[in-house]
Amino acid sequence: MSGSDVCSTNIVDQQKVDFVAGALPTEAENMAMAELFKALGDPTRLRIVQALALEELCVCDLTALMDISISAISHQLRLLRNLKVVKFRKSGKMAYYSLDDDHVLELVTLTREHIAEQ
Amino acid sequence: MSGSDVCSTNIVDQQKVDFVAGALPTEAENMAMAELFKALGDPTRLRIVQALALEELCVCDLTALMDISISAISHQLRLLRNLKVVKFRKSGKMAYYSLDDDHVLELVTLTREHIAEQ
DNA sequence: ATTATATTTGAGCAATCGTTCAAGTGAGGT
DNA sequence: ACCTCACTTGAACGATTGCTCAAATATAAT
Repeated sequence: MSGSDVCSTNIVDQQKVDFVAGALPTEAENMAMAELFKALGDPTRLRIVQALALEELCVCDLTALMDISISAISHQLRLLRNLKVVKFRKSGKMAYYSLDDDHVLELVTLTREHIAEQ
Repeated sequence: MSGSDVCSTNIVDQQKVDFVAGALPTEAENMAMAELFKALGDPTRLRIVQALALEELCVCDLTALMDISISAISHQLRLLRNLKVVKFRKSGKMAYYSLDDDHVLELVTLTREHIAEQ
């Protein structure tokens, strides 16, 4: 009917398609992977992650490193907490955040190297 | 005036903040890194990348592996092309896509392992 | 108790995203 | 020349995102 139908006529190489379909992660795995990448795919969150990889910091100090409100930082910290990228401890009125996941640091380091050499 | 002012009173640990500020990537680097993570942070694109890491595929075969229209795949391929994650060659009417960047495969593999062991 | 400080939360809003639809391009086949 | 096929493109759409603002919570100090 229109140009946007599913390509119904032919799969060009069924063998390749079957092989790839079998090797790809499950839908659930794929979603979980994408969710982690998406978390790192925002400049603010990426900066937070890299800062916390270097030092444990309270929300206030973290805010001093960025150009947005405390509230915005706090919202992003919650998201990163939910994904277990970041953890925190409470001490009096303050909350001290740090990285909870070394694999994430590996990802970030690898990407930084990759970007640098491009 | 309200609770959402910049935390003006005090940076809790100026030394830490200075150290981290110096070690963090530049704004441009950070943006470039986030852009790559964001590209991988969508389930459709992540699946495309993983498929093309396994086999060179035409758009039609790629579409057979997903649940969306040819048009949607094509839009996402353009984005991945612009980021040099993916490359393509033309052969007659067909376009054969493949991965253009082994670092990206490293990232994806690492993340898949990480998700699997959680 | 009252006040101040550090952080969290919810609502609201503009901007961005991912998709579909419809039209366009360009190479082959008849 | 015409049509078909594989793909690309632009417009439009609802959905999601990331921020600010204002209010809430919770701990500590007076």
